[in-house]
Amino acid sequence: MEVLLGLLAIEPMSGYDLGLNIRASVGHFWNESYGQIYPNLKRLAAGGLVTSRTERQKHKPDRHIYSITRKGRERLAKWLAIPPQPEIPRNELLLKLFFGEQVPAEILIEYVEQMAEENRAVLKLLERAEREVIDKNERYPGATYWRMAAHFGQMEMRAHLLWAEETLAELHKVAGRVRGGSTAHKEKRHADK
Amino acid sequence: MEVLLGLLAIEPMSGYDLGLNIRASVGHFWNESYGQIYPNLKRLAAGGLVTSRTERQKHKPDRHIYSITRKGRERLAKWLAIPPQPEIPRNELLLKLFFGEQVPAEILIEYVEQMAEENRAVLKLLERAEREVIDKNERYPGATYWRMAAHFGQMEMRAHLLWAEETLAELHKVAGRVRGGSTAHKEKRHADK
DNA sequence: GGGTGCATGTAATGGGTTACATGATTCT
DNA sequence: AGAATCATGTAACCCATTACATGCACCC
Repeated sequence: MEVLLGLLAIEPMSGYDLGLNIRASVGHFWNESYGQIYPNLKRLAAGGLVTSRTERQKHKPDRHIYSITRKGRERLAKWLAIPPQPEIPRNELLLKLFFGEQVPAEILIEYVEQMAEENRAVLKLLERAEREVIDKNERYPGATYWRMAAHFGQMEMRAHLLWAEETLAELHKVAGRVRGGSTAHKEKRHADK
Repeated sequence: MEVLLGLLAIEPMSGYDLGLNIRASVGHFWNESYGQIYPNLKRLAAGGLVTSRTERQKHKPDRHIYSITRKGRERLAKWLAIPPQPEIPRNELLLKLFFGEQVPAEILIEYVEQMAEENRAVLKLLERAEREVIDKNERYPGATYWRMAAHFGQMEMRAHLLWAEETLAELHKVAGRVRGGSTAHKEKRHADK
């Protein structure tokens, strides 16, 4: 809801563009689907927080360009002044790892490697995003804040990658132990292979 | 849903206990409210994945102790074998920071400091949790995995704290610039102290 | 001819939190 | 006296994703 106001405060655009922009700019820490964007824009318009004008296009559907109003900016400022409440994240990988003893270590290794790969990709994106902001947009005052947000993601990704390395080493030890016989407290007599 | 199975696979307990255990063990990366736990336990029981026995208590409401069944363990294993899909986190702090130019830097500083404080507290909890697992529970095979999950949180918290330091320094610069007049991108004539 | 991109929207469905209701006990 | 803890559960509500529907244009 407020993402829409925030982005429209930077420049007017259509619902479709908002979707693209969300994915490209704040996508690493905030998502909003079209099933939410369009109804919310209607609600915002009904409340007088945004206005819309229709732009006709040849051979393409009309675009509805939304602009933020003074009232909308006030609402945005009010929302920004509310201290953010800490999120309660949900990390399925960690949950599965937590129950890891129920499952062969090999598949956990796969999960962690998969995660590391994704993290490396995101890290690259964030680094590229930062460079682009610096190159093209340093004059825009918001750029400072965009960099801060991007940096957050970068540091998190690097921390995850470190963790992944450490964890993979441990998981390989566990996997080796099972394969090599001599199990924990009791015998379990390997049946693998 | 599956957290319940996972925890019941470790030991039988009541819905109430499940709530406490979730908060204490996986709470840093997974939450489940009672409004969800109780109905889900019913569903699990209806599906034959858990069984319940009632334990009467004097002067206290009855406790319904749930145990996982063989079928439940199979379901759990099946779920664990599904690769976790990367979560799309929502970070309100970052979103507000992203729109930071709309708002005096002082309040952003407050937000980041607040976050850092919470992170330090969580970090301490996680470190204590790890020590306790090592001390008391090292013989339990699940302990290895619990440590891995706790470590993840620790490394993330440390990364956040580093970021907070860096970001606070930058925010103080911005705040100083505004207070000291001379707005734009050019000279910045320190006003701090 | 079939997929992808532009561009809008609605409806079904699911997931989850919050608030409510009950009732005894123990702590402050 | 009042709050908190134990212990269960239901109902209202909110939020969000997914799937569906439309329709033209462009590319392979």
